Amino acid sequence: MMIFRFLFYPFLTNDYLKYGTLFKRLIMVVTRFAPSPTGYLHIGGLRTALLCYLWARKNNGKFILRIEDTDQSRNSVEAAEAIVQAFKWLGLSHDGEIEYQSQRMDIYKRYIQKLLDDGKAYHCYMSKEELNELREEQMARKERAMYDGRYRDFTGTPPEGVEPVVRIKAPLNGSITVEDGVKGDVKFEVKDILDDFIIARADGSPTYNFVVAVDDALMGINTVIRGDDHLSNTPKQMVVYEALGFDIPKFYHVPMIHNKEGKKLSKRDGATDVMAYKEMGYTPEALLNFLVRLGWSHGDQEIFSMDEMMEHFDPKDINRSASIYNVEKLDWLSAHYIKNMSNTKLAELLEYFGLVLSSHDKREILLDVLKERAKTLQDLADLISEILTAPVVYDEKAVAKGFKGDAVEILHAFAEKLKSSENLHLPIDYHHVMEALVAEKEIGFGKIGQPLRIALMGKLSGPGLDAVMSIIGKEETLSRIESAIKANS
RNA sequence: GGCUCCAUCAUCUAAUGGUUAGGAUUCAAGGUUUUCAUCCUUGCCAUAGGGGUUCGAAUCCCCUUGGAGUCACCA
Repeated sequence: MMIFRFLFYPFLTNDYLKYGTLFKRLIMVVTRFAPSPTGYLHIGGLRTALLCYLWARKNNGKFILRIEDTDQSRNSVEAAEAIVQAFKWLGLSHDGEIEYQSQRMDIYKRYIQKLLDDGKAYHCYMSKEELNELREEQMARKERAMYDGRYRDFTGTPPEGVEPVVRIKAPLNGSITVEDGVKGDVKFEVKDILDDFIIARADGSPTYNFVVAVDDALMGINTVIRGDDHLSNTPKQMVVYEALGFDIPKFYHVPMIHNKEGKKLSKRDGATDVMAYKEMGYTPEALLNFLVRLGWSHGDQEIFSMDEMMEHFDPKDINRSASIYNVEKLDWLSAHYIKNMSNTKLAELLEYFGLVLSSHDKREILLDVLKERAKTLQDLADLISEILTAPVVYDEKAVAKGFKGDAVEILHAFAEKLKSSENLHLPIDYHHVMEALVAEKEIGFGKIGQPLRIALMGKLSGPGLDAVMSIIGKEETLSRIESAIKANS
């Protein structure tokens, strides 16, 4: 028997793994992203959306987009549009039609009625004033503010002139355990967190914890990946699942993203709108790569393509602790992706920043030289215009440092040499001219480099001068030298 | 305040109970570059504190401290 096990053990585990993945495929993974309509896609929302997307796609499942607009339905369509736009920019997609909770009121009403009929929910005629009064009394006694269940078994005549709310009959004792894929089992005592919470307001509209549970169940969502600020809502939603006889999905509550102060990211922290990152010149690759590494990792790997994210991501590997949102790494990633992007792609993307390079004959040189230096597409665009337009101001300190001694004379000599040179195209051609001058005059490279740099760029930093001259051409080079001499001597 | 979660460099994170606590970003120094940036090399920097369990703890348990989230007829 021992020998049998020993021999077959590898095969057994192999089978187990095989059936494991097969089993996974049989139950299709359905995830969802369910934002409330704020008008734009929030950076924190994007992270959970990305994780839901990755997991659904990896498993050939579905990723559903649902707009949670039960209360503020005014601009939910615009909000959804903004989210879809952002998804489009990022290359994410959702399956099926966008679901609007505001259009599903009939469904919710039906399920509320069902609970009423089953005796699992009841009308409560307590007015808001009475409720507030009760709360204040409880607070004064340092008790937890909760509904006291006074209408739970009410059979008398309801008071006049009060539109009732509907409350669900929550368990009165015991505990509820959320089996969370990230946090582990989280146990809540009923007495600490539950009361008969409202599932329909006086005007008949359903409340959040009710509709979320109903929708998730009805839409077949079996994997809920969401922010851990929802963890304490989960027991309430489980009460609804229970009452309606629905299967409870697998929960993954991912930690919040914090700001530098260690608090939940808010509008005050600057760019929370995902599209603001597009405006700033970040690429989708960089942003997604940055976000996926917040709270998740795969060994020492830092750079992930979309395919690699999909290949390696598993929500069970998400960290338990919150992470701080730090743009330095995003900048590094962004620079990395720009450096490694093809010039064709870059030129395409730069059009969004008002730069049309298709007609420029030195486009390749220009982009090769500058993409090493840019953190964002906006940077790149700025760097390009900096070269393409002649300097209007000359940095004072630079002039003081570089435009002294016989600088003007050397510049003149260089200009003359340029004029008499033919067939100047590539950086190397201009380099030869500089070399010739340096040799002839028996000076260091810096002697011509510094004043020339000021003439061309207006300052002492920037890309190689031979490349700059090659890009702007002989005539423009001469013109800039002349202007610089005129302005600074 | 109640409940819940969390705790490794400044930041993002690795580490079957056995590593010299690893990588990346930032920062610093050096090299390359006539300059700046890139790039390369090197360096600085962490297991919150205290108890246990164990031959051995960043890892398991307890306490303390600190932080966060949440407590609506908002979502």
